[in-house]
Amino acid sequence: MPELPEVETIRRGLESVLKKSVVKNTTVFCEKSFIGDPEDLTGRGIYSIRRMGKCLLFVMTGKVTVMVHLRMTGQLIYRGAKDFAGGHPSENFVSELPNKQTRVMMEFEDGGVLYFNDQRKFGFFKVVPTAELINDKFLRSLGPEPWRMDAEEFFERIAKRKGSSIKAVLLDQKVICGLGNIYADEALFESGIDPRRLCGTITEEEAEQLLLAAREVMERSIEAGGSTMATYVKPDGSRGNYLDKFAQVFGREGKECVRCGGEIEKIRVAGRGTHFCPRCQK
DNA sequence: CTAGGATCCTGTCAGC
DNA sequence: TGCTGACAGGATCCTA
Repeated sequence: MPELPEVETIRRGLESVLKKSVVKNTTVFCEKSFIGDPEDLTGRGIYSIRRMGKCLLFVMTGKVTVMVHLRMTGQLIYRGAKDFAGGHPSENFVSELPNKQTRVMMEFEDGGVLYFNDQRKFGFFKVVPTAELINDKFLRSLGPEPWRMDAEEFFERIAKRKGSSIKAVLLDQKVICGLGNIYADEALFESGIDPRRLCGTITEEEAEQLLLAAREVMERSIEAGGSTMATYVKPDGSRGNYLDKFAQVFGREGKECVRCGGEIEKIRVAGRGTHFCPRCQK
């Protein structure tokens, strides 16, 4: 679930509360969720927190880095002098921790605690020697972020996948990294392109519009702070979802298109739920 | 090489 | 109420 804007929001949030924190103890509640030896982290301090695509990197002293991928349902929740939570929005943000969905718990010398919650167990923590990060298969395979390439390169990259739907290709992190199911739908709406269109039919001009739209929707989301806890629980205690304010098409099936007033439809493209306006997107 | 579908896992929700 | 199937903000593996 968390896509680039959410992961970047988490990166910024955790960096402000976690920088220089020294690990006291790491508890692994679910073996599948932690690759490597948790003992390797004890006594190490967090040097910096970086992001590549949707992957977070906790660069630690002692030449060790923790790779964190939240996949669909991962959340990182910090409780300490200042609290912070981000990732898949849920009650976990405000509930007692650890709980049934807590897979990893990192306790720090200063008393702060970082919880990794993940309902579906697709996400993971992975301990990697920092020097070996450049060899990581997943990180190496990542394509450029939308800001790191021009329209020409984007067009060439999608043109290579002429038989695939544009939606499928936007979700392929090897082609362009950072977009997930929400921002793919939003970017396609923004640029007026039907998600089912095969890449071979996308013109150079359309590719440029799409790239600009991808940047725009993600920038807008990062500026608003992703779908973080701050906006999730309103002051009156009610549940607010940032997505409701942000999304023009995602999750709006059956509702009016904000542009033409027509009806937003939900179909299946590339095996994923896909939201679009049949009148605005050609 | 490509493209599509199944798969990992738990929880929730719609429909009967 | 209880059951069943569909589906979920991701990515990989398998097949053709």
